[in-house]
Amino acid sequence: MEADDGGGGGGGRGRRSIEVDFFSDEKKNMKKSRASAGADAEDHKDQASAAGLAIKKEDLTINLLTGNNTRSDRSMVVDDDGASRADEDRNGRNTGELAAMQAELSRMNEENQRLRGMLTQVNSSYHALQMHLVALMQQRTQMPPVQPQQPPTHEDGKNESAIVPRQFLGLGPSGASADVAEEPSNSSTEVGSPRRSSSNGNEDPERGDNPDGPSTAGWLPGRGMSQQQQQQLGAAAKGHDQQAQEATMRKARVSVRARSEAPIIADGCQWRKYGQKMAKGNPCPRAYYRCTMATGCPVRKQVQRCAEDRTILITTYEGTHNHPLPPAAMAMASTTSAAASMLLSGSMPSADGAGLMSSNFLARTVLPCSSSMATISASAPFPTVTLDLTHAPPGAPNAMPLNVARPHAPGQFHVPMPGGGMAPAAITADPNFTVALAAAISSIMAGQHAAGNSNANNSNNNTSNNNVTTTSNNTTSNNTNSETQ
DNA sequence: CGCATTTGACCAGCGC
DNA sequence: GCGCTGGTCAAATGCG
Repeated sequence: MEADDGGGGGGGRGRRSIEVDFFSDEKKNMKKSRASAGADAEDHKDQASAAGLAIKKEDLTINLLTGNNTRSDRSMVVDDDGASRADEDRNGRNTGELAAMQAELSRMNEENQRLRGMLTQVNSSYHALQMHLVALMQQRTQMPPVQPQQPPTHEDGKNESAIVPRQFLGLGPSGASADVAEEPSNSSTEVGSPRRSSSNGNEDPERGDNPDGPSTAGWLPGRGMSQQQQQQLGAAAKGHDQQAQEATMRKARVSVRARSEAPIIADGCQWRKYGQKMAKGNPCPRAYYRCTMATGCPVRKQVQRCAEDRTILITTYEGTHNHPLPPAAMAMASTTSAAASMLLSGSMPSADGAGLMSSNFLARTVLPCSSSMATISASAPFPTVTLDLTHAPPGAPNAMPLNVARPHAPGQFHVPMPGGGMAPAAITADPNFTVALAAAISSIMAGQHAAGNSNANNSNNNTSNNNVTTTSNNTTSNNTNSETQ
């Protein structure tokens, strides 16, 4: 009985599983990391010089470690003050401490600059890709559709001959944009195949209405769209029911690998376990959870330990929240949704080699500063993005050479993160920092993503129309498969 | 007593 | 057509 969800919605009274909280002690860890980042920063002054790509912090939604700046500025004052008193014998010891503090502060300043540089790099990469995307779309509009199989059955087919409506798998709340874009009570608000069992259809009526709509503006896939653009999007969606259904057939997933001893990771949401199965090839059972933060929330997740390394917890998210999320949940939700949206948006078959770019872009944007990996699998039954948070750098306490132990699955495209080759600073090595930063940047990307799309072609569909391909190392037929799944 | 979890059964997709 | 597998359901169970 799905009525259980109603009871579970209130939730919280019953037992709670032990969770690894990615976020609760985030600040604490960041402080700690910041303090210990100095030694590392000294080894990478050359990298710090890359921070010369100065960006205006107001251009970004997040002000990364701006507190360090003020502290650094203050340290200069302390420096002068200390130097003026250096001749005074009475405080020789204090001078030494001041010097140490000064050195530490300067190192922190370098760290800060380097982080900002990384952020700048991500930002510039995004802009470069956006320009490329626009160029490709313009090029595509001048060319006949590459896929003759796609039936151009549009009455209002302006510029949409090759467009197959894609849907964002948003692990963030499905907000007004989704409601506008789709038929009411249409199950297609979720990216996914129609439930095999018709008994699951009771999710559909609940999925469309969102009484908390205005409050869901925290993160929306189409947040950057104007009302007019959303209306156009809605009209387009109505005109493409068939294709929308095809898109619904697809079910994108976002898998997060994290090192955890706890049964599940704390992503800020409330989950209720509804099943457990032994999966083939893995001695550890796979647990099935559904979100109970709101009645009828279609989001589900699967939790399973890695067969090769049981300290690694693999959490696979699927579906779209139909309710506002707490900040802690937003962090993970926006990260995974950004990954999923980019995966879905780039899953059009393409032979222009943009797939590599997309994958690289995904990797660079989702987890920009970490040594983690972003894996895109197109050969899996469902298109899947894997965010690997297990690859800690050598200096990190949890560092384990998992990457070596885990062979790459065929059909998966592994993208080394830009910071993977160098030893990142301690602060960037902190998984909490990684997740938080990824969430922040993903939020930025989500906003700009939507804005960019509207600029290019007024529609969410454009995201799908870009020639970016979440391709695997197999063939383009794999991409086609992922289309028709 | 109400809730969440457990667990066997059931169903559908897929490969042979 | 059959068996395997993944995913879900729902009654049973346990906990607070």
